Amino acid sequence: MNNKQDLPWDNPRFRNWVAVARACHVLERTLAVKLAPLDLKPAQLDVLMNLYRHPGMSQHDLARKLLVGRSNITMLLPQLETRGLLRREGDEKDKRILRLALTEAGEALLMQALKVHMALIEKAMSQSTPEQCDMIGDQMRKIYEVLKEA
Amino acid sequence: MNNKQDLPWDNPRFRNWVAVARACHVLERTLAVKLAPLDLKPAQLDVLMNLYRHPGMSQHDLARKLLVGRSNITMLLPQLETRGLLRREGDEKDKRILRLALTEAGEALLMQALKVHMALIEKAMSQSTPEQCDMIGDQMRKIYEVLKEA
DNA sequence: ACATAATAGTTCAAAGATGAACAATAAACA
DNA sequence: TGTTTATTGTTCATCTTTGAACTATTATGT
Repeated sequence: MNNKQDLPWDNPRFRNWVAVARACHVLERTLAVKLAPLDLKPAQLDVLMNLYRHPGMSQHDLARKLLVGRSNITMLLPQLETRGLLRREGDEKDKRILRLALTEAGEALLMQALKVHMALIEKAMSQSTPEQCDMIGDQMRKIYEVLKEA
Repeated sequence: MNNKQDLPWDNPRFRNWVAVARACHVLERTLAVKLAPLDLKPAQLDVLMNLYRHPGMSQHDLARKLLVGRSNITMLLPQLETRGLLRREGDEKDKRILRLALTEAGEALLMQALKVHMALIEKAMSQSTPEQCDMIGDQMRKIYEVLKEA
């Protein structure tokens, strides 16, 4: 059947992907700790980042961007809306859709959180040359494209 | 304050790390779908993989390997033990410790799950040359080392 | 126009993960 | 030895995430 030689751990692709997953996991955990003083969690930061870059997007679009279910967004937004970090207003043409946008407070908090996030990523990726870093990004974008429609 | 030019999205390290995180996320979700027929979840597969490679490890060691809390392990193991996939037996020298090991059934299911996992990773990383793949793994291991003690 | 699909968002119950507090055991040290 | 400190695993309350119904609204097709 399976002898030692075709076990996944002897496969470079497998071993290397495991390293990717571990790095992701530890960075996410570390980010959660560093964001705690801002009373913000990684998932909430993702929301703020996406709304900053795509103001006016719908909850459905946001869910797709974040790779989570729509119900997750429904549970996530009220926390941020109550804190005055974002606005939800109904689309006038399509009454099903809620358009999302950051408030000024939301944008201000985002900027603080981005400093934290940025510092962490700098620390993590400071060991890579710019060429290596770009290559990693390119490969990861390809992986995303390949798996997105699987 | 923050003009557009020093926003994170203009920083290659930031953009590229976001790609890493997205690739990880989508691969994890895809794996969950593909493992469903085996009635196994990614977290459970991680347990089986670690017990296969390190039989006799304690719950504490397993938690550290998986980057999760000990209580998480406590909640996770009974599901697998009830299904006869692993054994827990107390260490004779140190009565606090429970030593973990796969059963034959656990090993058999692991092999099936590894085929699924392996196929997915192959698909994802088939676009990278072996050199690129190894370089990615090397960088990610460095990131893990840097953040582990942060 | 009318019936049928599809879509956006919500609700709810169930499953997962987390961290603090706890019991049992072992280690350190006076 | 006896007391204090650490460690292992569990319990429990809480928070998050998920997916399946459900409502309201829009699109499609006859």
